[in-house]
Amino acid sequence: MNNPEQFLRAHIEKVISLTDEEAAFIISHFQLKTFRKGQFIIEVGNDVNEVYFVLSGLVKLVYEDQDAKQHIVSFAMEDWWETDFQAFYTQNKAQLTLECIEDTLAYGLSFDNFEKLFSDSRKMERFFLRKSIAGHIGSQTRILSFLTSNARERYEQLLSKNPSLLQRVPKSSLASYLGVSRETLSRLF
Amino acid sequence: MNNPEQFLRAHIEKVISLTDEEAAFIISHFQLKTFRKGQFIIEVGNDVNEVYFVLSGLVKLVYEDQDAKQHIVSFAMEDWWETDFQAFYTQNKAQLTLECIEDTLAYGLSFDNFEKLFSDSRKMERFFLRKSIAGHIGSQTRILSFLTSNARERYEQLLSKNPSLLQRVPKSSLASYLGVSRETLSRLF
DNA sequence: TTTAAATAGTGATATTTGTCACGGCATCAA
DNA sequence: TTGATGCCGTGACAAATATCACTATTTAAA
Repeated sequence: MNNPEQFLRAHIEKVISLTDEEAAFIISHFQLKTFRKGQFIIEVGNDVNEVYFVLSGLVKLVYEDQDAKQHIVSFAMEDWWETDFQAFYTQNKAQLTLECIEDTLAYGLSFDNFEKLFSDSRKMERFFLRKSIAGHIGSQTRILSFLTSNARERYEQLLSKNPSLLQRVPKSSLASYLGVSRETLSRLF
Repeated sequence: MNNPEQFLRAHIEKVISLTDEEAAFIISHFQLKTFRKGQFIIEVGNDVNEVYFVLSGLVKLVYEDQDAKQHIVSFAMEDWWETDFQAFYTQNKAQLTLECIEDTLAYGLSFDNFEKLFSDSRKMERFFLRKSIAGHIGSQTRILSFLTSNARERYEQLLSKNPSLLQRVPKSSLASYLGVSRETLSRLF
């Protein structure tokens, strides 16, 4: 990642335009962080003080059930926001794990700064509203894929939306994201 | 519904508090509408000019696939917001159907008034942000239920969250919401 | 009232998917 | 290099779910 500040600004300006001053003010609320492959950014039972904007790398958001079986709620790569939103917004303990699949560079935005940001910046409040709406629509699309499609179709949809995942993520993880066993996924093609 | 204005105001004030003037201003953007059981509020291919706040009754948001098979994206009853959000926010044609399961009374909020509302009211922008976040978290919970649970467990989760659905909705529709055939659902108990 | 449509249950069977077990590679660290 | 670990495929079988066909009952409309 050559220029994190420019990258974040460009990301925000896809939604709303900013003056240089506004951009600098906004970016001052973020903290640049690096994580190594395999590192846990969020762990179950801990506080979730930050939402992350991924600059480079790849992370997975995971739920572990009573049988210690892991289910991938989502992947997040460059240009994506991620955290345990339930825990972050309600300021409860994490029920999800956020783990790096690759070395990852991200901006962290603390809950306090998150609140400050949209108290102080009408534009950022608008920005987060749009992002949140987009997230909601995206989730609904994923729900529809469970309702309408079998494992093979869901796999094809995932790869056509996100071809790079095939190179970057083990197939067992793709299976976990799709809600299918790794053996079944392996036999689909 | 005895007093729609009071009902809507109380709903909003669960998130942010309002003065009488603010409440009146906000409510002036909404239009009261009645629909009959079986009536289509949104139809595929049409414009989606409004988001609806349900005061009484029950509606279902449906996707129809290539085989003319219907899949229920969500139900909305009293105190819920509903529309084809994808179409509404992006101002494209509807890909979903919104149909009344019961006679329904709802406030309609036009796209123009929606935009005006949160240009003019910081509080409503905050309100919609919170609602949108809650919707996103809710969708993620539903995705997790597909990842972690079989048909019987999903059915139990749905009923424990929403017991009244069992009385108000045919089981074939519950099956459609759960992503399971009506025959399988019928055999689960 | 009479009829048509919607809803619900169930048997028989096919299809999809999960589970367990095993082996082959590749990767990575001691 | 060697051994451990993760990743991937696959056979054999079990479990979950879908599909088709039929019936009974309820609901709603003519």
